[in-house]
Amino acid sequence: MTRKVAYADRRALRAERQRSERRDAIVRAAERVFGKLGYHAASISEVIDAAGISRGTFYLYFDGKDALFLELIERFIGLVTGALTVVDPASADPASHILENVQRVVDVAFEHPELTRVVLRESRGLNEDIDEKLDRLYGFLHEMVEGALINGAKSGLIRKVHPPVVATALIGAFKEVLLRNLAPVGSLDGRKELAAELFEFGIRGLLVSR
Amino acid sequence: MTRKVAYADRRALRAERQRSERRDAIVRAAERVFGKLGYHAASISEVIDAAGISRGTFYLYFDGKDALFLELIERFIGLVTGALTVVDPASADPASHILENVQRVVDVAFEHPELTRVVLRESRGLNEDIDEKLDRLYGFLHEMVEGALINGAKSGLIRKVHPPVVATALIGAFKEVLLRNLAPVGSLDGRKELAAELFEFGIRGLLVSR
Amino acid sequence: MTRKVAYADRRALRAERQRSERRDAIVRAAERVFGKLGYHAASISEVIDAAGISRGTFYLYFDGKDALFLELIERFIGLVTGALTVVDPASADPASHILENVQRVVDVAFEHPELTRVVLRESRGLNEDIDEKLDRLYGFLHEMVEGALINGAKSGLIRKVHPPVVATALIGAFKEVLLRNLAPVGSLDGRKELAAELFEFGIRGLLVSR
Amino acid sequence: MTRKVAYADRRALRAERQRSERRDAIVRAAERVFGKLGYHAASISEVIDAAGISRGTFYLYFDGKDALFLELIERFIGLVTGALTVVDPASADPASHILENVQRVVDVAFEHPELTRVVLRESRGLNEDIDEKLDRLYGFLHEMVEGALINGAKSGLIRKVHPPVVATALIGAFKEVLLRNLAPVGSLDGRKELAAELFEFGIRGLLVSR
DNA sequence: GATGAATGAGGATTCATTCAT
DNA sequence: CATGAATGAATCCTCATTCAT
Repeated sequence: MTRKVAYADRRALRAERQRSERRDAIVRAAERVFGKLGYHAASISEVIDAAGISRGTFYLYFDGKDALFLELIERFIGLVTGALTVVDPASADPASHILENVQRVVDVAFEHPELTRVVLRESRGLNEDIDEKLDRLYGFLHEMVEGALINGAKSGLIRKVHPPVVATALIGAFKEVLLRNLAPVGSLDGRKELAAELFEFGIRGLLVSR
Repeated sequence: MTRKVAYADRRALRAERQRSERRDAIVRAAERVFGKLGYHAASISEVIDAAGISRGTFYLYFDGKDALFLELIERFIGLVTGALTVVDPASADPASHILENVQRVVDVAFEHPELTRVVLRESRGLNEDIDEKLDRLYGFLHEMVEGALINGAKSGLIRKVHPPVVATALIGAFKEVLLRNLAPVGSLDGRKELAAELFEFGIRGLLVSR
Repeated sequence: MTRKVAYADRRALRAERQRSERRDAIVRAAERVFGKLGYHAASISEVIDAAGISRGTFYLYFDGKDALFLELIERFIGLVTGALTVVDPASADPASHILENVQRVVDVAFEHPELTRVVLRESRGLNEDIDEKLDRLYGFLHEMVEGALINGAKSGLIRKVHPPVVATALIGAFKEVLLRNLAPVGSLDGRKELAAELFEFGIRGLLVSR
Repeated sequence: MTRKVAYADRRALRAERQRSERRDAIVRAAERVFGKLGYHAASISEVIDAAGISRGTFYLYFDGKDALFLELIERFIGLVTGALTVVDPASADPASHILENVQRVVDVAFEHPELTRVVLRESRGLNEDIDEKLDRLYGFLHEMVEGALINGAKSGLIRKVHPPVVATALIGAFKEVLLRNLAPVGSLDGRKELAAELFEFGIRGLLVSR
């Protein structure tokens, strides 16, 4: 009896692994397809062709196109939030902490260029669930950046700015730079340089400090 | 005979005027519809309903949905490029010149919020013609900003940066701030303050100048 | 101007007529297709093939399969209720009045055999709207028959029965006889005889009157 | 050796019993599911869930959805035909014999309401085999009722009618009354009264005997 | 025997575009 | 010129059935 159970368990385990592998394969295929064509131009047919599965199999793993895209969004959000650590303003060197955050986000974007592209480009207004998730992500990012701005101002490192606008500006700068440098068009492809440049831009701005 | 010709001319003239008025009405309707629903969710049906014309008439004025959208893009591009004047680095006060440019672009966005939204949001990857036009716009903007960065560096006003990346960052910052402030969500709605904040952000950056 | 309006009017009129003719053609095609295959086995493809129209045209006239079927049901209900006149119990000869009703319903069934078949067979439980319409029809029929039973009992012509059950029985008898005799399978096809037999069955029952 | 064979036999026997039990469980589940949702709305998924078996197992016991439904039909036919005994016209009291038959059929319907509903409602036109079985059932019922009508006419108890039509009418009356009274909607639920009413309706008809 | 993941034919519906009037 | 009915390619999704484990 014990033997039988163990056997069944092992089988179930393998099935579970296979299942999650397949799910992953679909998501990776979707990443490629959506990344290349965008949400609208991409059809389920293309996803299943890329994943090498049948029509029905797709619906075994996802409730539909929107659900699949939501999963992509969630993965991206997970990657980005996982890359960020909240900066302690009282720490010895908050700036280098920020640089590390920047570097890790840049790394995420370079490692998942299609995913990054599709999420940054056309993820708004497709579906309530998706919008909500993104609202939460941007809310989180805004809070983080605004917090840093406010703390920096308090400690006299940063000049007084309108935090919501400047946070928006910084986030937009980030998005655009990443988007444009995923498929290098006469621009930086060294991640380090890119991260450094972004950091410098955000922190120091453009004027020569006198 | 002369009389007749004159008469025909006047008629042709009126027809021409009518034609261009109608075309305009369609574009304005499209601006509203696309702005509210986005390119994909908006159907030709909605555009023609909003314009108060028939289905067939629409195709008398435009080659199709994409051609209509291209026209929108072109109008936006015209507005933006029309708002910008090239900054002469040798001028007495290049900075205030830049601020004026910023202000005028902000004005354009505030005067055409739907148009701005739809162009900034989901205009990429729909159609080759559209992409090309946008590429040209962004090329122009990049050149302009990069030029200013380089000139600023030459004259010692601006620190040495990687111009393409920083130009991209600035453009992205602009896009995001405008997008987010078209429908004010707890943010600035005074155009002047917004332009000033953007200008300060771009030029001075965040660090307190010492 | 008057001329133009008249012209436009005539055109609109003809368009209207064409429109309603086409709608009718679709309904008639649906009658045949649903009648032969039943609701489930029939696909929109078959209906549009039978109607000689394109896929899109169908959706120009009907919201979908259910809406088309609802129209069929409504037509049938209209025919049946149109065939029935309420019997005045105080009239000189209520029985012959009833016979006339029976005859007219039989006529309806013979003139629309496919429609009758599909409605009587498998119209329940497909859709709320449809169920509601049918509930109303059956409610009407029940009231009518029960009323006749009660009046007949009052005037001493009919023995005392449980009206709801007997009304149900009579309606069921009708349905089955019609259903079976639409495509004559060794049975009556003369409408008059059928109506007479049904009437006799319902009124006199089976026992020899003594 | 003998021992071993006996052992194997016992094992085979038990397997056989298990097999038939499982088959039965599936049929009972199907009865519930089809009864509640109808043939079309019910999916195999729902049946296997209700039966607590796996997808593949189902196809080990039945050739498919139609075959399962055929089994249901056959069970119903078995119940109905098992409830009926041929009435000997020469017997002392043929009428009470008929009443007993009616009562037993009513009992069957009340004991298997879902099965009765699904068979009476939507069993036609799904499949040739099914139609054939039902044709045979109805043929049997018709013969029986027609025989009774003819015999009754011979013995002078029943007036001369067109037997096929009246038999159809009686069967239809039965079906409708049962269908409507399985889920009592302001109607009889006492089986005895229902059977009595049906019997009276069928035998005596409606006129007051004079 | 039992399982359940995989299959793919089939169905309903949408919408940009055309063209006869 | 204007109209709007007609078109049909394209898309998403379901579910009965199969088959490797």
